[in-house]
Amino acid sequence: MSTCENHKISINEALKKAENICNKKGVKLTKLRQKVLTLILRNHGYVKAYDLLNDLKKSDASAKPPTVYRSLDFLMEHGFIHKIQSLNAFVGCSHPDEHEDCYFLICKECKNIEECCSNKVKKVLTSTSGKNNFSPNQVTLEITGICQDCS
Amino acid sequence: MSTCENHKISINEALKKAENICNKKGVKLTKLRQKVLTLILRNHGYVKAYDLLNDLKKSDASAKPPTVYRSLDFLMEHGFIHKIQSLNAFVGCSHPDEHEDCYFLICKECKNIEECCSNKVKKVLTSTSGKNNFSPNQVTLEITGICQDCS
DNA sequence: GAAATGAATGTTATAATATTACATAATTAT
DNA sequence: ATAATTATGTAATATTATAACATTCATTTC
Repeated sequence: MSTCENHKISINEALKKAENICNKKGVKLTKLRQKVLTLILRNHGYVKAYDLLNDLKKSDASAKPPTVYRSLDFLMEHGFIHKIQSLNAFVGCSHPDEHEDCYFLICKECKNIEECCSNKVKKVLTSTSGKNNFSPNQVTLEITGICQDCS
Repeated sequence: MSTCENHKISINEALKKAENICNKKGVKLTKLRQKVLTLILRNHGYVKAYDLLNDLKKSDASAKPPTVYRSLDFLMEHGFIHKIQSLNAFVGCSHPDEHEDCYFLICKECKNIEECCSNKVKKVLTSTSGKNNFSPNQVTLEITGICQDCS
């Protein structure tokens, strides 16, 4: 795991990156969306939607579920965060817009989630699903286990 | 997709198989669990827990969420069904107890789900997560797209 | 710069998914 | 038979997510 100091830097970097990508795409990273993204990035592990909602309420008492879910949808749509389906939770993306079909190593000990991508994995998935004459569209690959630090 | 006739046969086969596995393990495939398993297998695609609950209620008005979820837990624990995390839904297993770490091809057109397993996929996943010094424990791999019949 | 448009957010309500906790019944072991 | 265990019944509630409609805000057009 990265230290908090490193982590802080990467939050700023991630925000800038997101800002740039939004500008290019002609969409807006509003204050609210920035805030939600920051709250997610600030966490080392994953974040649940309603925890996020509670965080938001601290600064804006009127926050409600759609407040959160709309921002989450936006952030996912543009690749700034990912949903972890097996946890109903969300993680910041470590490299938005650089690739698709990444996968996640989820440590059940420390709850940390590492986002990975590997050409090999992608190739194998494409070729095996191709053998089934299946046109893949979206891949959910989540591996739960014990990370290096916890073993 | 298999025809309904074929499908019926495989329901019986699947039930027998489950029965045998339970006997070997010394656990019980009770009437309720059989019924839930049958309801899942009867479906060509995936099944949602509350649809299942509604089906159960037709023959047993007192069925409640725990009725369903407990059976689902049992059936999952012993590999007779799988949960599709990206859909919050359940599918019957086409070959219980023969392997782990299978994956799913989910057609968003016809809603059919094909369960697959491939040594290649498994190897790649093990080796890539191994490179990260990660000890994998459970793999969720769900590929959404368009199946042969629908393309 | 006022009006029109579209995008984003506010607000209320509710749907969909899942679990906890405790009671009762059924089965198995002693 | 009794105790222990496993399975099911039941009520309540927690968790996750969306729909529908109102309002505000930003941008464009005139």
